[in-house]
Amino acid sequence: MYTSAANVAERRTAPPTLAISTVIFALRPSEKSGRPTLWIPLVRRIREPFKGLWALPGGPLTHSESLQDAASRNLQETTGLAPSYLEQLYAFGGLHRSPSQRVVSIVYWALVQPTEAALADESENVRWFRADRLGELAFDHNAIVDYALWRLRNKLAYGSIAYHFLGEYFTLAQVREVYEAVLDRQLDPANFRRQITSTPEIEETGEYLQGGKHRPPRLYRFTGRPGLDPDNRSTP
Amino acid sequence: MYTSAANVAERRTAPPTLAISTVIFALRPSEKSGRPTLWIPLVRRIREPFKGLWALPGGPLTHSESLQDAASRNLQETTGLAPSYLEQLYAFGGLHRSPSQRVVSIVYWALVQPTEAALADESENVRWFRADRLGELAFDHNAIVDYALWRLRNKLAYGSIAYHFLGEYFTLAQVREVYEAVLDRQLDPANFRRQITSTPEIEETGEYLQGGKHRPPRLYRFTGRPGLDPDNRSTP
DNA sequence: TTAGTTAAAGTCATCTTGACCAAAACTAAT
DNA sequence: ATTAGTTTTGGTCAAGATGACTTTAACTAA
Repeated sequence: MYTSAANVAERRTAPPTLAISTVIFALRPSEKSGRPTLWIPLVRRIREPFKGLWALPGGPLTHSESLQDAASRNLQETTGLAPSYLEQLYAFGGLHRSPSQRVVSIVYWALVQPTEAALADESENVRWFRADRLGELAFDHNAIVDYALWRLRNKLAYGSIAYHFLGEYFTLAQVREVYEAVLDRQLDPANFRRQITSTPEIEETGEYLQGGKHRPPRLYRFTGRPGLDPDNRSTP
Repeated sequence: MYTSAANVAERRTAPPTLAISTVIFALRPSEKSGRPTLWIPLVRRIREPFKGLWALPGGPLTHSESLQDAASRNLQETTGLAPSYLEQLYAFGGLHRSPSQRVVSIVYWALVQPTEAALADESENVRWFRADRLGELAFDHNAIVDYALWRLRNKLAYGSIAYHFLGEYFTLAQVREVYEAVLDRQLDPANFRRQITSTPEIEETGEYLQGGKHRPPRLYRFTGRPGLDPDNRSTP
């Protein structure tokens, strides 16, 4: 990695740069099986360092926006979408994350519902990747994604977050598919149903999903906002 | 709150300031009951804003230290102690946390073992307070402490963190006292023992604590480092 | 009408949890 | 020395949660 003498001097004197990045998760059907899998949008670096490599969407923090707003803006700019869930992940501040200057990144992670908009916004420098097939990313972004994945799986297993991948109405099989995609293992349909229906945040509607090939499943609704952040002020 | 025109202009142009603060927890015997209670060291503001009020120890981030090192330094400078546990809490970046300038605080929380050193370092501008009797703090520090307390209780209930309040050898009653102090409720000694002894990280020694007034309790040892942070790289 | 598939409900053994009981081991008071 | 008091330690029991599994209901496609 090339580093000029000017850069070294700059590094000593300038204050650490503050940046916001966002790990964005969406489920979309795999090409092969049709089952949902985890995808992440990345942007291509168009300048040094790491020019040409893929990186997490991000940018500087402007003065008029909160940390969360900045993350939301990242999301909007790269995917055209609004987050259905957004939470702070971690502040990464290692000394050598960026070769030329000291930069502290406050990283958020988000869930979005995949729509046409997301696909439409793909371009030469913005592309969606399967979360388990990212390749080598710029900076320490591989480690960041790993940590975000760990948090996502944790929150899914313990919290009630799966519904933010889905629309307002959903079947229990769809919820199970979310769990299976994120946790990457099969779950017993009967036991899963028992667990989900026993949580008070899940409300059964009188509606059924018609048009399927088999017995029409009942539609459910999620009631209850999440977010235990100091920002998102609400429940544990 | 007084704000000069110069400050407003400054606020628009200058980059957000980055600061590190630390919420430090220790247990020490209550004056009355003698049972352990949660205490937090605070420093008095010696300049505006919030001059005279108590605040979390903190300061700017220097170029040669990682975020965690900066938090460690806070801890050392205010208490003279080294942390037995240290973890990132949250990055607070609300627009109006500080009246004069935009400041983003990356806050850590720590556990220390109370020794003579900690008391010795008390002074006019550094004092320990009971966590449940803090009064009004500077900035948004009351909210930060509340969140830190929430995390501490969570980690205690689910993770294996209690031992960092204690020395290398301890009795199960001592561990229970830690839980009772932090969670602020009584626990059944027999059931508590069953839970703790069933975790593989707890090792029973052949030693017993002598000199007590009653049946001498067996001494135990904690084996296994914690920390699931990207920083502390280790186990969940 | 039947075969195939998913939805939904239920059974059963195992494990965990909270409430409670009792013996063991020590000190302090009588 | 004996007894009372306290804590440690081991145990039981019922209620609830969990995982493996079976059965019936409801629909489509052949």
